[in-house]
Amino acid sequence: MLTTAIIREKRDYIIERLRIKGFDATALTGIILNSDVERRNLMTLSESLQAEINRTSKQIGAMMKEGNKAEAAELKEATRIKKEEIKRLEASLSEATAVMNEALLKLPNIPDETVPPGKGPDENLLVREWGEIPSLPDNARPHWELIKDYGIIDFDLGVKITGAGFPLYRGKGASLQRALISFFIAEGIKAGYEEVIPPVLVNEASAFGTGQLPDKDGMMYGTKTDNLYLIPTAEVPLTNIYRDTILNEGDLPVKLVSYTPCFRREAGSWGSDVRGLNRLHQFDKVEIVQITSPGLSYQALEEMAGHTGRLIEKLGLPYRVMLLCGGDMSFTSAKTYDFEVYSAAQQKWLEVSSVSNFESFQSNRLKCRYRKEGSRETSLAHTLNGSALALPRIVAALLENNQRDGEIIIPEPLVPYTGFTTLKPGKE
RNA sequence: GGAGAAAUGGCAGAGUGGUCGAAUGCGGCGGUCUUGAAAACCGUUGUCCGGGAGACUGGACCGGGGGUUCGAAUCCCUCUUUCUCCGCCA
Repeated sequence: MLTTAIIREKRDYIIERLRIKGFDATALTGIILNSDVERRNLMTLSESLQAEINRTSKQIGAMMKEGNKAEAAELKEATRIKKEEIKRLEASLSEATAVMNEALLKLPNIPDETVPPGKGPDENLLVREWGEIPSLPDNARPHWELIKDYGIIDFDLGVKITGAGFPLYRGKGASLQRALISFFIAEGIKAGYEEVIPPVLVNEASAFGTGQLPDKDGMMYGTKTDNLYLIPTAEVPLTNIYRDTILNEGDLPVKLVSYTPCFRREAGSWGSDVRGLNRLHQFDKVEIVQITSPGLSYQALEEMAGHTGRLIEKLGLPYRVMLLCGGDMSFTSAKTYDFEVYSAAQQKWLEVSSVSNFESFQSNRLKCRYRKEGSRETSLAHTLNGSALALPRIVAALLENNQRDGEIIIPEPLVPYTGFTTLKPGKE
């Protein structure tokens, strides 16, 4: 959510920049500015009435002490009338506030200067490519066949127990999963992130704070009786740690790393995109989050992108980094890098991480502020997050790219965590 | 799940209808003293919103929401959370 202050100051700039997200902000910003003026007028009126009432109340108190009841009664009547007036003013005020907030919630974040224009994925900018696309043997197979042959991930059992999109990992498949999580967490800790295990169910206030509510409740699983939501990403509980919080500048940057399962309802199935591990309702992800001062957030974005890239490199998977164009960015993001690994058998680039700077868009909602060193003033902090990494597509690429004749090679950095160096077909 | 108690500033903890944004202590910050530090002493120390170039000024906030009253931290209703006891339980 943008602040009204910035809309007041830079309306034209906002309208111009939001064009590259394909969004016309003229009407919304107009509504916001109008109701903002209206609000402040109403506030001034009702507060000055309240000030009069407060003064009068003290007078009445003094009169009662002196036993001057007749005069007190007169003042009481005057107060009664003012109170009615205040009630009317406040009704208009809350209406104006509702109009303003509704408009504010519909306004997306402003893309950073470096974000290219564009409508969709085709216009994203390739910023880096790493690794060689492996040439696989003729009998190479996509991961959804490999997992069956190797007996490591069972979709049918997931269907039996829960439903489609909830795979069951077993044997070395389960160990591999756990090894990846441990590896990613350990690397995060090495890079200075604090490990957190948060709740995976969150309340409405948290879902609102990071922007899943009110609009995107369709993406989350909810527990009707308790009004809780299963998290679609660790970003939700992690960033909400700092909801309604004032940090000291010296405590910044806050750097967190966290493994959680993630739950997404998503829409339906889109053909071959959803095969195997490509798109799931429940998946594992290690997430990194940073909270920084505004001056340092883009430096932090690059640092996080660097961290994510190094993880993929250590696993030896070819990948590319895309700078998302305006039209492909999320509502809340100011700048996003997507990381895609190449899954050699299905011959597809798979998104395994999305690293974003939200600037103060989330922190304004969350009321996450910080106090500058030696100052009493508070300002909104900047929030960032990224996956480091989402597991299923990493596993897909790893299985496909590393298949050899009759075995799949585990990348070396992972071996200390798996305890084995290869996967073999059949039940082990 | 049942019964009872409680929720006040960074923390501890007073305050049961008026001058209370709130005593006091601790902590924090600034100063005096000191070669330096400690101790002692003095001062200062919440957040949000509005108005103002600013000095400053108005309003709101004592777990959340609502109510009574001229006036609420204080009374009433409701929700949430915490603690104690009982039950159940990895």
